[in-house]
Amino acid sequence: MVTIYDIAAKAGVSAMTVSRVINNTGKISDKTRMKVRRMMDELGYVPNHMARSLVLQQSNMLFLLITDITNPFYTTLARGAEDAANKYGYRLLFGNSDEKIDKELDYLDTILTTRADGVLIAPAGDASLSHLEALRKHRVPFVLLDREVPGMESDIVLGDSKDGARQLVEHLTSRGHQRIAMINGSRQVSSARMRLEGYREAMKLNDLSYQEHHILETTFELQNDLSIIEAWLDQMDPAPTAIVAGNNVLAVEVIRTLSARGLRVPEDMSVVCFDDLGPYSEIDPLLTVVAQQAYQFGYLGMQMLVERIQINKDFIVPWKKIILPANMIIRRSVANLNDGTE
Amino acid sequence: MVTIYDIAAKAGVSAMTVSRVINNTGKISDKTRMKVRRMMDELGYVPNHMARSLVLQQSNMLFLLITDITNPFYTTLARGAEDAANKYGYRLLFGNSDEKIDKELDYLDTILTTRADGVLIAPAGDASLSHLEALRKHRVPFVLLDREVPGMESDIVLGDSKDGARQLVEHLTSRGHQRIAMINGSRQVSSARMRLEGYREAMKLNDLSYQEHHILETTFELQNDLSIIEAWLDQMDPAPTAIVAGNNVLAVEVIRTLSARGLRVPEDMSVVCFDDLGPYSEIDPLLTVVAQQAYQFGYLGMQMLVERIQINKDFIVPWKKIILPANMIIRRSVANLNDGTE
DNA sequence: CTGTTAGCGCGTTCAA
DNA sequence: TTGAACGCGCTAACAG
Repeated sequence: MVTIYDIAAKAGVSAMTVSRVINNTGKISDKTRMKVRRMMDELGYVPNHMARSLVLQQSNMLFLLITDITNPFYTTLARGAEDAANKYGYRLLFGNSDEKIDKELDYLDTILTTRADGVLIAPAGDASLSHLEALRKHRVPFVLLDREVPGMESDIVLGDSKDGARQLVEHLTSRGHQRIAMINGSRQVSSARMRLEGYREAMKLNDLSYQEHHILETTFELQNDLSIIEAWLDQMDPAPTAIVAGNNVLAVEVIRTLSARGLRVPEDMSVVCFDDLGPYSEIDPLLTVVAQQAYQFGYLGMQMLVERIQINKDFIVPWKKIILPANMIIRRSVANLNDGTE
Repeated sequence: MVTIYDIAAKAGVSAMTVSRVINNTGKISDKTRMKVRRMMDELGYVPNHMARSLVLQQSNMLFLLITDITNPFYTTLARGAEDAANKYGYRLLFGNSDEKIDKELDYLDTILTTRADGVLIAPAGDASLSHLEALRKHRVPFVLLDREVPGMESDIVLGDSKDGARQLVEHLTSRGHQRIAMINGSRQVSSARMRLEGYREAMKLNDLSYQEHHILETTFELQNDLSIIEAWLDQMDPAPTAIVAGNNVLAVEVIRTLSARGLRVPEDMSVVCFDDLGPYSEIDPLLTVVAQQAYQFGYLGMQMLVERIQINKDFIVPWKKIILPANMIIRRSVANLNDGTE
């Protein structure tokens, strides 16, 4: 491995001079600067980030931890975070917790041991609290994305889940639906809780009865086993005319289950959900959704993170909370029951 | 920051003993081990990965560099790579080059300076050669994914692009199509070249004329500006009856352009492409595609990488090349011109 | 079973 | 404008 000492030797200067050339610090004569630069090129020198971070006590690297790298919501969010990070001159690394608290812990370990300067994190669930406490304890600035964690205050970017649920339910009722079921993520995840609450309130507001057996609590991640959904559908009698899905993955699973039974959307069942399906939803668009501003989640979150990092540590600044509105995109997955169209 | 010296002091042992406890090396009495462990917990010790890597000269971290984090092909690939990396006890970090050689260079810098133990990389294009040469020069093992780079031999996982193109063209001809156009990625990207060649050969094999103006070379990444596609469509007279897209992103762009003109798929134009659209393609599936085994790309690539890393450096092992077959999934985006169904 | 010494590659501090 | 000494946190090698 080529070190600054190798360069120093070849250039006939001290290692310190080389260091100064690399970092553009101090005063260096143009002549020695040139000489050092040439030697660096010749030897193919690459700075050792570890040695550097070790003495500087900072890594200049930020970390983004998402829960599902195959979900377009998170990948779009990642692009936003990336753009913002680059804009501020930080490197960004990604991790994928797969909605699993254990994998999240592994990444947390990576984050802590590599001394990332800051973290943007979509927590796997309420159990992430201990992870966040570890970050706080070690003074690693972080910004929460998409999900709150009870017991932990911090900067955060949230979607307006309640209002989103309201929009979905009202769209359904406006088209004549009354028996509206909901499939949702785990109640260990704040966004799932808020969406359920929004659904509940909207049902009440529309004088529709909230029925326990119309609710299925499962998880936001893709499952291979659809039997839980099947059992849930079976026990609803009479069957609902519409289903609200807590996110895009669940909507896809529901539709797959339905179509395995020969049921079609929207003819036999209407389905709506949170989050769009990515760029690919634009062709032959089926699903009516409440789309969140995924890119903004990442971009604004990263901005908050960088601000937080650059604040003087001793200076107390209150936590910021950004709530991004969700926008309904009406497509063809909802039947109009009002005019006999089915 | 808590160091092993702090723990050593509190526990009344030497730093070396603490180090041994942390790494489970050497023989330690249960009593001191317990004592050290307790102190570590009490003080909230977190190992400093940088200091560790600095002396060990290895980071135990692997890197996956993809070109489009919003493309389901790459995110599924990422899941495969991640699973394999974890299986072998490595941490995996992700980067997204966005098909841009400059961003790739930035990540390469990160990889080099952080001393990643190995890299899985989907190169942005032929210009990535210098980046790969840098990796080779610094003895960072790498495995290429999805794309070859002329002038650089290495382990690699490829899709059978030529055969994929053949399958698509033959599917179209079997349904009576003769004027088949192709929109493709940059010829700076090997997979685009291979797909074009496969298309060309398949056209010839089916006695169809290869027409220069039926080919549009653009890029695999999502563009906001669709005017290039519009201009291309305009200058084809007579219009083709089918379009082969070099990847999923291009297919989506073509379909968006078509539908902006009121043209429908497959009634007015048939469209097929490489790569599936992710889990979300399973609902209301439109596009007929040649699906690549994305997960396997990542999983097998990672296996090769780990093997390469663990090989004794002095021992010469020939490069391995895995070619994964592509499988056609027939859906509804191709009109059957044979029986007047149009 | 445990401790001492030395050094990984770099930047800060002070001196020249 | 340049250099020498020191230390960041950790572990390999050796000594006991």
